[in-house]
Amino acid sequence: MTPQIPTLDDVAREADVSTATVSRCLNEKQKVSPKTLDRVMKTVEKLGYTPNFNARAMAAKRSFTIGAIIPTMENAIFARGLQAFQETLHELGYNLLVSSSAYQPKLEAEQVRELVARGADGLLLIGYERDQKIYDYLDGRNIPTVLAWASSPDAAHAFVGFDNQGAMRSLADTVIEMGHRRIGVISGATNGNDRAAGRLAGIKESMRAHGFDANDLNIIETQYEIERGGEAFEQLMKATPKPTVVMCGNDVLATGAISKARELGLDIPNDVSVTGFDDIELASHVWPPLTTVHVPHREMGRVAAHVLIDQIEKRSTKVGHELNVSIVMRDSLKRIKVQDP
Amino acid sequence: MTPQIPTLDDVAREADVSTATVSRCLNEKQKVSPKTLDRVMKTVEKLGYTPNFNARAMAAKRSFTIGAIIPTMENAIFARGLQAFQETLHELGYNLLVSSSAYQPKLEAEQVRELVARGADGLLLIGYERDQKIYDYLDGRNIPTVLAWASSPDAAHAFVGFDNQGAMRSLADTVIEMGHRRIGVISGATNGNDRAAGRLAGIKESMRAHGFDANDLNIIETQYEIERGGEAFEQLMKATPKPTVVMCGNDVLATGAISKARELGLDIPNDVSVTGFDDIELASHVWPPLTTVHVPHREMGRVAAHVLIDQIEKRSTKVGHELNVSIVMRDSLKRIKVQDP
DNA sequence: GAATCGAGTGTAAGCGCTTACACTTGCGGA
DNA sequence: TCCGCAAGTGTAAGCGCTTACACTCGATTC
Repeated sequence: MTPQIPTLDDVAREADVSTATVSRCLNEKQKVSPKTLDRVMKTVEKLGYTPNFNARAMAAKRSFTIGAIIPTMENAIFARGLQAFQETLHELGYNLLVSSSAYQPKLEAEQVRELVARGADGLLLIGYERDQKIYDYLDGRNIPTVLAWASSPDAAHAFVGFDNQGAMRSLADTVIEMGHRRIGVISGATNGNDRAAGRLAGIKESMRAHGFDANDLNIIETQYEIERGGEAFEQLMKATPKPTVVMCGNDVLATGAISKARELGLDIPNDVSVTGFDDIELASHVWPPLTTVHVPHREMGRVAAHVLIDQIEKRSTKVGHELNVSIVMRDSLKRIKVQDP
Repeated sequence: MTPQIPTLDDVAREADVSTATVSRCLNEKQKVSPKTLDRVMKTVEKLGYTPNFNARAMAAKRSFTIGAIIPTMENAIFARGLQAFQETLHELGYNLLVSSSAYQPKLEAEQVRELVARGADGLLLIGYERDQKIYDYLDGRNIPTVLAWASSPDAAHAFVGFDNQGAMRSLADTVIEMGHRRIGVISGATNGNDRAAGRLAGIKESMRAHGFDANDLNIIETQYEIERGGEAFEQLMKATPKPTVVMCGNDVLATGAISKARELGLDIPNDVSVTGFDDIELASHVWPPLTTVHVPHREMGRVAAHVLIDQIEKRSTKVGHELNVSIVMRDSLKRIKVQDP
């Protein structure tokens, strides 16, 4: 009943060579004579042999596996970048293990240990804000790590990302220059989320730079879900006077806002403007199309993979890559006549 | 320089017990005296010991890991169900490993082997249509597998899903009963995708049942992306006379269609109706809200986890769970006066 | 012709864990 | 008092692979 799964020993016996030779055929073909190689590979085929990954990782002390921990799989924010990350890793001969932390620092910490225990050769984490213990653990075990989706201010670790605060600041600059003074903000939860915090800080910074009081901002923090964005928007619209623009922490929230606006009978951008962040595929397909910050997700994933593997293979020094983002003007943001706040 | 990572032996030595006892403290606490347990756990803490996963899986011949292969992470279709699957597995003491096959059967086959080689105790696959060799491989190694997002007609494997064809047939029935005769279809690529094929077949079936010729359908197959949906929609609209309704293989395609309609100056549902499939979060937030088929994704994930773990732990017989889906009427589909095709 | 060499192969020692089995206690019952 | 037994612990044999090192042998070199 119990099926006998072929092992490397079985192959060796059947092909009449040593286990070392079989192992070489699988990993370092050039060290084996063509004749032997051929015979061994045929045997592998014949027996339907698949190397046991755990045994391999254990013996070689290398797993050719990279772990990634993202806050959520439930929306598209990370999907695209992660996909590119994966594809690039694959080209470089590595595999990807993904887990999601549901935006919970504690879960993330658990998963870091889990992935390391699984023998990950390196890790991709999102953002830089986390318990120092995690970094210590990683450093203690010498696990190369790259932080993405943000730029690490202290450069203690390699990162590939962009300046969330700066990007949002320039979007806010644009908004203000277009005449808006009463600005509503729907931010992602900033607690433990440096990206969300950075974006929010960018708006405040812009306010101050233009001589306004950042406290005048009407800010709601909520989760990154369409539904939540809608609720927050409705809340903001209860203020008197209404904001003339609602800046959202990402495109998902903005989508919720736009949807709710229609429900409330508000016209975007004539009654109120809306902005997003990320430029996910959806952003250009909602109505009206979303003015947002374009983030080069695929490039970020690709570069992150290279940075990480470089660290692993060449032990190159830790580097930071700051990617350029750009503002994409679409119809959801409109110039208005300046009016006092 | 090379940091010395603590092993179970280190803990044993430090706590002055045997490795067996440490192992028991970690896995079968009840077999150890409270005093010893306490001492060992303190030592574990002190050394910062984390068990090596590969070694454990190897020695125990169990990994408490489940593998899942989904066609894509790039859109929301699978995200929600997978999330629920993961959460449920976690409750049951298992971990999840995810890979994506990019809708390529060959990649999927590779990843099945990969996950099995990694020691997965069980697998979640999407749909039932795949090379028999994969099933043979799985059966040969006795790897419990559950198929989701579809119902397996031959019941050779456990499945948790729903009747794609039946669901789409009833949606088509509704569409026809609402007066539509000229039906355009934007289908996902049916090749190797039983869900897409089933949905398409459902529409055809409905046509025939109503006495129409299924060949009259104007069908475009394309990839599940917003952009592709838009292109297909534009293509369909070139026909004379235009279809009165466009039925889409899923909500993503439908979103693309709706977006493109606006671009073309067409009003939905007055100029043309649109339907989707899946009822992802977005479906109720596009404008107009999408008439679609509601699929209980979370429930599917949850049930799939239980079915799979039951198979693994109790060697229960293979079962099939067919979940109920329902049609959600929203504004994108409108009743019209019957007109000859 | 002997010394040298390198290509190809084999031997065997682990990698860090689990677990069957053997062993040591201390206890209650006969 | 002695035995049996259960609870707690230790011993050691693997799990399936990689790889340092040793070995063989035909081809070069001088």
